[in-house]
Amino acid sequence: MSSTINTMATLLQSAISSRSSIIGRATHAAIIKNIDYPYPTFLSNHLVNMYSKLDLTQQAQLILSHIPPLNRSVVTWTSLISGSVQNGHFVSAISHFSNMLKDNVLPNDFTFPCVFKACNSLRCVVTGRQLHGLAVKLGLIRDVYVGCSAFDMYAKMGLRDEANSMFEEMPEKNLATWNAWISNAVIEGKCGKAVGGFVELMRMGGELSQITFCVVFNACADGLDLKLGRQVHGFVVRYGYGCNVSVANGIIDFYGKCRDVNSARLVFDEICDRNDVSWCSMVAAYEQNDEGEKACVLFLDAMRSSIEPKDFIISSVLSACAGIAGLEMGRLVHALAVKACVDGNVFVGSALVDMYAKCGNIEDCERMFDEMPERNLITWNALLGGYAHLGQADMALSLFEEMKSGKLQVVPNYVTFVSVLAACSRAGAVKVGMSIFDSMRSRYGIEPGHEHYACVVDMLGRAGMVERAYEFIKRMPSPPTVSMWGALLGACKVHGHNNLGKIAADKLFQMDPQDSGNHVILSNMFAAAGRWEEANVVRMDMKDVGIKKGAGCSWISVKNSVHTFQAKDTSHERNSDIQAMLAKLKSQMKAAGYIANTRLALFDLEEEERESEVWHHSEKIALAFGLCVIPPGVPIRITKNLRICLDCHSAIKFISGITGREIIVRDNNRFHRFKDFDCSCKDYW
DNA sequence: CTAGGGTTAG
Repeated sequence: MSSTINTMATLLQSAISSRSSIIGRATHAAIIKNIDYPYPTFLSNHLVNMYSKLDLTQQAQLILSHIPPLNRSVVTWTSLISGSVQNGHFVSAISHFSNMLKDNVLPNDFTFPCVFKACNSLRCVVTGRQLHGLAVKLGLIRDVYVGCSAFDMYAKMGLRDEANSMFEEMPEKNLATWNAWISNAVIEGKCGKAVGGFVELMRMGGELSQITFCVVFNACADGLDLKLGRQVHGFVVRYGYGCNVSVANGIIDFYGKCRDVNSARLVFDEICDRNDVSWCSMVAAYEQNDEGEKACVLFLDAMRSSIEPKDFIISSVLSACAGIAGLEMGRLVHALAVKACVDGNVFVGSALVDMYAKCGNIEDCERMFDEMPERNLITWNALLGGYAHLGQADMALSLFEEMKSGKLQVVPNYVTFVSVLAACSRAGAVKVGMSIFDSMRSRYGIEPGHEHYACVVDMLGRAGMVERAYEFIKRMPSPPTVSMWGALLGACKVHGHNNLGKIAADKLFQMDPQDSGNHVILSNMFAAAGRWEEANVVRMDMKDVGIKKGAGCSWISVKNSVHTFQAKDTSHERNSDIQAMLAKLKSQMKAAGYIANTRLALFDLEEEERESEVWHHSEKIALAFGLCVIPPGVPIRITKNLRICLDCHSAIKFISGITGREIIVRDNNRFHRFKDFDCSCKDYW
């Protein structure tokens, strides 16, 4: 009999380790059949533990309630509580704890770590302190496990003083204590302190664990310390943790964040037992390094490898789709999310809102937003960013007003201000924008970062206040970035401030010598002003340094294939249809009052040639093709690798009006949505 | 028979 009982206990344990509710229930059935009721208490405890760990709480509670009150022990209750915590039911865990006290059972050194963890997950400071008091009263706080979890709780709640005194007063520290200490130093943003703790730990010469390495790679990733991380990686290999999947996942994340995506991939390829976290980390690493296509390809590999499309990997790949404006892929992932029932997850939903916004699809973006069961600041920021991105400044600003009013239960953060300033910039709302910028520090205590400064430069520049923008750059507390000088150069080009443009361009040439775009802008700027000599000098410089201007091209996706066009392209198999469409459009457009805008076209051509030059830009050819093959009522989406030109911008307004079609062009800067002789961004700019 | 510290995302 006792051997049967032991066998059952072992089976229940293996049900937990294999997370198999089938084994668990089958064993329960076997117990009912083979063992006399009432069962020995320790077997009932095993049952409670099994059901609780496998997240079958109701059964666990049922078993517990059938144990005679005198036999219900702290072990029974702790089994129930620990399962609730491990499955993320923190409120239930606390209520089980209070039921335990009502049952006249006192917690032990196993119970406290569970409930401290529940408190810190719930950010329940008051309950946490009460529990701490109880642990002191019961004399359990000196236990190394209890002390460690109490320290961790205070640290994660941000109660630094309490955490520190907990740590100092601990009579005993073990590896877990140090792991918790390092991990909390990372959370505090003190990566140097975290790494110092690790070095100290190594010097003490004790054992390290996989968790130690996980937290240390976190520290290296957070501190962007590629050199140190590489050293620790070497140490990991020597220490024999190289094939531990959790450690490897941490290493992938670390290399990804430190922008060494190739090393991340090497580690990924070496893992023999990849799990969903490995795939997700690698997808995220590609995404964070602007390799959106590789991220998508890897995601599809993951799906083929039978990785479940869970919330984490779905939201990672969605941001990759957003980054490359891959609407088709984004829709496919959306469908997978619905099928896997994760589209209601707040991370996934926010990523979907963001993806649709960045793909220029504001209706789906808003619809997704409206349908979300739960929203948080990130969700609101995604929608706000969408409005800013698509030039709907009025919507962006009114949303921001709502956020400020507190009605939405969210407080604007760093990202919120980037979007709202971008929206002001596009709307030309300099006054509003500047007062929002000032309110960041004064009212919200957020120190403006380089993105905010860049928005202000852009805002002033667009509004024609280029001198003021230049003054603003000069007075900034931190060194100007490429995007600030780029915004200033762009503004100088449009507003004809050639000398200041030259200053901005020279800065850009120093910072980013291989970029052809800035040279082209400067050269065209001089050309537009009739300063041919200087324009030529810039072109010659480009040749000297060996910079090639990348070929401009536009592409359009029809059904499952992508059609790419260059300027003057006649190579497409439907070329005759395209040319006929272009000719028809041209005459209709002229009749409607279209005049070619050649101000910023290549300078060394006669006017007639310049007209012909702009007429054969790749985006117009792609659009003509789209008009031939995309049925009426379906928006035509075109992507261009460079900035759309001034003439194409006005030409497409005419074409949208004449054909009654909605046309969306994404260039390397932003979206332009054309409808009824109009564009979502009022100016070309 | 019950426990702590860790890896992925918007």
